[in-house]
Amino acid sequence: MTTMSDVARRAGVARSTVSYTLSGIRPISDEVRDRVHAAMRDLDYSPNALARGLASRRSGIIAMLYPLLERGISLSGRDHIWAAAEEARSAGYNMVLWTTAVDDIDGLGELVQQGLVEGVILMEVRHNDPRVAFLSDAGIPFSEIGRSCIEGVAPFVDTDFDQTAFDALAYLDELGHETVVFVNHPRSTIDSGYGLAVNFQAAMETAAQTLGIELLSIACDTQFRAGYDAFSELAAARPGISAIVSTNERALVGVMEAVRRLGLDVPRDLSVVAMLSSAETAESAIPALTTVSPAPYEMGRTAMASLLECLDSGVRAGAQTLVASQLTVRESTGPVPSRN
Amino acid sequence: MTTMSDVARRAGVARSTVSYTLSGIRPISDEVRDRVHAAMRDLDYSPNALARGLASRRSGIIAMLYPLLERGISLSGRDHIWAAAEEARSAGYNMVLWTTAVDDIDGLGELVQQGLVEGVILMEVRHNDPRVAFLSDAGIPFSEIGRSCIEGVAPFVDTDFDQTAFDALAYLDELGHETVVFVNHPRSTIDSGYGLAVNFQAAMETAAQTLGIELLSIACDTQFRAGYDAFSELAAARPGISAIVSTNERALVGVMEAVRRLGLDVPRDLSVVAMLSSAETAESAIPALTTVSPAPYEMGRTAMASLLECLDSGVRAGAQTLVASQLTVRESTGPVPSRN
DNA sequence: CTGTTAGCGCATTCAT
DNA sequence: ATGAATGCGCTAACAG
Repeated sequence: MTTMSDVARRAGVARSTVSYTLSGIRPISDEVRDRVHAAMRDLDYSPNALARGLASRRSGIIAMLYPLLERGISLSGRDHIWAAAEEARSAGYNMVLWTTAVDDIDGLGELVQQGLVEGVILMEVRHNDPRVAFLSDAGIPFSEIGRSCIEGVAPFVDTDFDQTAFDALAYLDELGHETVVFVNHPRSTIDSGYGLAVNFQAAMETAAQTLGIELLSIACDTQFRAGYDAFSELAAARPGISAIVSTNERALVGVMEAVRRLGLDVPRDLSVVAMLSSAETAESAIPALTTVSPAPYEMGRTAMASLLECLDSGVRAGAQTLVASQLTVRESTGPVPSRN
Repeated sequence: MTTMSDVARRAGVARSTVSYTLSGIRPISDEVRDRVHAAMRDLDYSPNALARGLASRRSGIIAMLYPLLERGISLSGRDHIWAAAEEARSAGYNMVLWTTAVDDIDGLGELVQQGLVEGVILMEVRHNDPRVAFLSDAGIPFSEIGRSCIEGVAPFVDTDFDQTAFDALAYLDELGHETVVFVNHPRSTIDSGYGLAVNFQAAMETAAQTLGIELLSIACDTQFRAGYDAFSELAAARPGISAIVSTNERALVGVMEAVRRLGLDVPRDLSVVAMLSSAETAESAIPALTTVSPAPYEMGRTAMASLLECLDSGVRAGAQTLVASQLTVRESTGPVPSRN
């Protein structure tokens, strides 16, 4: 391992000069800078992160806390991660992923007390999220993707659920649909305070009321069969349903299978709007799904940017950003069928 | 931030005594130990990881390199991560997830030169994986989940593809099936050297030959529609196909839809064996899928254990473990239909 | 513009 | 069984 002293010796300068060449926080003559760079290259020098962190009290590491829930890391989760990691890197930080559970506060405590991470990004934020209270108390800079009930202690970025729900329902309203079925995540997920399940439910209800649409909400396990069963049941109880909105992708596949088994056709008899971010998934379905899609990449980027700003400024609270979803009309929606 | 000196002062002992009570590598009297522990508790002390790492030259951090590929992090990926992280933690290490791309060797270099990580676990190992050569040259301890063509430089753990393929085909053979369609990942994935795609293809061919089964392999994009189209085409060209094996879950859903559209029934007319690890997925399909399932948890645990052993012993090479898959018969397989 | 020096918080080698 | 002293590799005053 080659150290800064080695570089200094070879370049014929003081250690601090090498340090300052690296950080650039004080002027260095071109000649010296070149000599130092040459020495670093010759010796294949690369600074020791631990030593740098210890001396500067800044580790350069941001942790993204991504609890591995039962649904695994979804496609949109991948985009969040990527975007945040890229944003971090372009600012000279490294991002690591920590998979401690939401309620493993001891684990979080250990992690954070060790002084390894400068800041934290929270994924899968729940309405009543113990991590938010803990980090806030501990004074660790953090930002949230999603939103907890404790506001003002940190920046967050979340999907604009109101806009999303309104756009989806307004579109169906234009097509003449008067009753819409909303397929949500299961009761247990809603109760645990999962943002998408809770906030989108509320947003759908508000939007339906505004538009004068009748909303039938069903909570459904994230499984093919659960969707299949739920829709079969509902269709028997309420024949003539003409539109579905769903955030529950796996259940939706089952719903659509049930629709087929009933001899119905999408979009002729039934319109489907899915809330999901992967265009690939939407387009590989038959028929291709009309979607309202959140913008995970934008969200990840923004969450990291807000956090880095907190680190720079020393201010804890920060930007509260809502990111709009986009409606993309594909083949799964059409005008309400005429009643004969 | 409270330091070791604070603890020492409060306990009325030397700094080194606190250090030794923490590490336990030299005898401490009960009385002093208690005093030190009390002081630590009172001051809510927790050791600084950067300082400890700098002084001991051991960061206690293992990095799992998990490039985010287009298929995202799958359900089995989640198990690998969980298992490895747990194993690490129980040995006093922390595991972080790094999402640098497979061919981002510069990024890996930076990461590793910084002295932040003591060891590395490679996921998504490709047959010709640049990371293997790099880490091997750099002398960084690592282990692989999957297998590259460079052997003997590090421990690895991989699915026993030969056993897996043989079990699947032998079961179909018993049921009387003489021709089996194998739905693999797309050509591009195979060409990139993705282990599952490459090795399982070879294993299937060998097993088919051994058993005297005719194998029809098709490479298929990981999309519903790709599977749908591929099977529709194949069924037209080769009517009377009675069995399918697939590693490509998303394509398989399309395949089964195509089967239905052709008026065929699973398992009456067609048997389906899926290679996937999630029992949940298998059971939520209609009909529930017969599977050969690899053991991702076991693999993740073993990979981490092997790595930690390398760290302890200082030896680079290590255990080469093949983990068996398990055949679980559900509702998607049955005897070959009689030809009239 | 550059050099000198004092820590950052801890592990570890000598002493005793 | 305990204490004192040195240094891990680097940053950031402080001097010039």
